[in-house]
Amino acid sequence: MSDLNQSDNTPTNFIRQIIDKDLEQGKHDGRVHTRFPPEPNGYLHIGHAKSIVLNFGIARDYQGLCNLRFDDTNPHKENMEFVESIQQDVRWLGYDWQDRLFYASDYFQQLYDFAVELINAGKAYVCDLDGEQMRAYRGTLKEPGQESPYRSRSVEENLDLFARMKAGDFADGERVLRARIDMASPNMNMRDPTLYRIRHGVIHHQTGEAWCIYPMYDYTHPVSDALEGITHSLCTLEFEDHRPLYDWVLDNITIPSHPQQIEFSRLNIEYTVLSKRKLTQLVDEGFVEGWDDPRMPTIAGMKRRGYSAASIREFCRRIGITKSDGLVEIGMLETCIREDLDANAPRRMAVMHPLKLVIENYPEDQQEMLEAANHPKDESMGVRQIPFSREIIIDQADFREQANKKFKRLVTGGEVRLRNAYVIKCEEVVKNNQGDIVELRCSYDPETLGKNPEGRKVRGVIHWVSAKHGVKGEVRLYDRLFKQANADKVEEGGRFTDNLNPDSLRTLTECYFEPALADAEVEQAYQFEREGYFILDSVEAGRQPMVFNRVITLRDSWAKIEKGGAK
RNA sequence: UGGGGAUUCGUCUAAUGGCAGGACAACGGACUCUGACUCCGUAUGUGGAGGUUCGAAUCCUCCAUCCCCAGCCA
Repeated sequence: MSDLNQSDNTPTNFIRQIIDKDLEQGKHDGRVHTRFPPEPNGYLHIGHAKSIVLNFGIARDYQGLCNLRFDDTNPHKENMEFVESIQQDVRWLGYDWQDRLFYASDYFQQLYDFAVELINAGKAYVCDLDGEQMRAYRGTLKEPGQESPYRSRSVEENLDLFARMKAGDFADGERVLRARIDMASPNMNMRDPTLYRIRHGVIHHQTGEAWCIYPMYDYTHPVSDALEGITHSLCTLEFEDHRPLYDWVLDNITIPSHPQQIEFSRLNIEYTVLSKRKLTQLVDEGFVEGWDDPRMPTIAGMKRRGYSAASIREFCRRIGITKSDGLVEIGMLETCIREDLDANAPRRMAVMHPLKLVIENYPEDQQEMLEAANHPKDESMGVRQIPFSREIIIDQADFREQANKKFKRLVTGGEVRLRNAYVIKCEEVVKNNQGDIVELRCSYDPETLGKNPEGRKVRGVIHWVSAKHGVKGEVRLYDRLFKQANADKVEEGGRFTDNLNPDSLRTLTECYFEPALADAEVEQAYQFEREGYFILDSVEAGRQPMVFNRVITLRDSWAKIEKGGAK
């Protein structure tokens, strides 16, 4: 795997340019301090990876710091499984927050005290409107809202009411604390937004039952950033409208720091969804096997699928950071993992659609060990021994009774090279009563080991496994999770799950692996030559038969030729 | 005229008044004991209309299209 610094030769972007300018002007005492602030209500996905690479990458490149902070203000949806998986995934991606692991809940007392300060300044009030009334008073996008009848309560009453909210005197939904800003603002976020709500009976994963009032994101986030001395608070575009509120909060409390919020566009990738809400649905409604299902765009899923951290980082580097919405081609991601695995995956042979092949002129009781390079371009990866014998298994796709000369594999009466072994010739095709090909009878040329035959050219090379020595096992072939490139686009009245690809997983149970694969290591991807990159499924590891996940196919120009018709 | 944002090859992204460049994808070829890898080559773009300027993707005006906002979610 490539080193973190090596793979992150990051091109500039508008955020780095802003930071450059800030540094030039001496803002923030010349410090750069970012944070990655996930809510622990789901697993991290590759969209988060974009943010992680951005935030931690900037911290590293500017000799700054990046905090990991859980935005845990909604205990209803959050839990420790998510807290733990997020830390694992960030670490696996290659980033280290050192001793700076924080929780917004660490600041609950300070948040409360600042709220009291706002109340004292007449900038916040307790409101008794229920949810429905609040909505009615809020107005619409085009019409201003109306002021709450509770908006002009005295400071004393607000102080008392807020204290009683905290003390548990009121039921859920009975009262909220709101900022007093402007009910006529064209920005809905400024129409007296809720600062605190009451939540009884939930056990917060960090604070337990200590609190029954919980602060809202728009209030918590700027305060948390400021308390941590964050200089640049990077978030996605949908929060652009919230920036005036972010700034309002910091401008109206006594806090000696004012981070700058900068927004960038979130990641969209073809044939998948990247919203935690939708991913949660896929898991909860059983469309996938879990958050780490290898078809999921989660970090855990991609890791189990066989994506390397370096390839994900490289992808994030290549897509860049801007403010324009886009839909990144899945090919971009696939190229990143192929490049990594091509350089780093040892080669092996495996057959997935077995076809028996008997070499008639190879003695029945004979077998030999053939040496094969583990990597065609990297001698340091060494060699391995592969047993060869009279009966071998090849792939059904590598034989045709007859074909035009574009087909470079085995045909009746034709020759082909067995990868790392001899040249063979197909003498006879054996079929069953249904006319299915069940066996090939061939001859081999003993003079062709390690050298080309004389006087003729053998164009094709196919892979194989010795029937007697091969290890039988399972391979799981993954395809795109959704049929539509834009998986979020749904027909009127439809659901995004209507776009699910029914063939996103195909399981092949009659596969033959060369013996060296019996020692396959967990988290080590291999290239099954001429097929693709595969990795032991981490969940099934240690069980028999062995189960390999296909990370990604090899680029397949033959498929293109065939699809385009014979030319 | 609710408010906010966006628009450059098919896709992602540079250029910050001075030669529209890169990556991915595509196409053609070379090489090959992986139809892989690698190498060489080709084509493709500033949403539209005006204006300012010696010179505009960039500045101005108007237009079009797309995205976000009416949670006691983040």
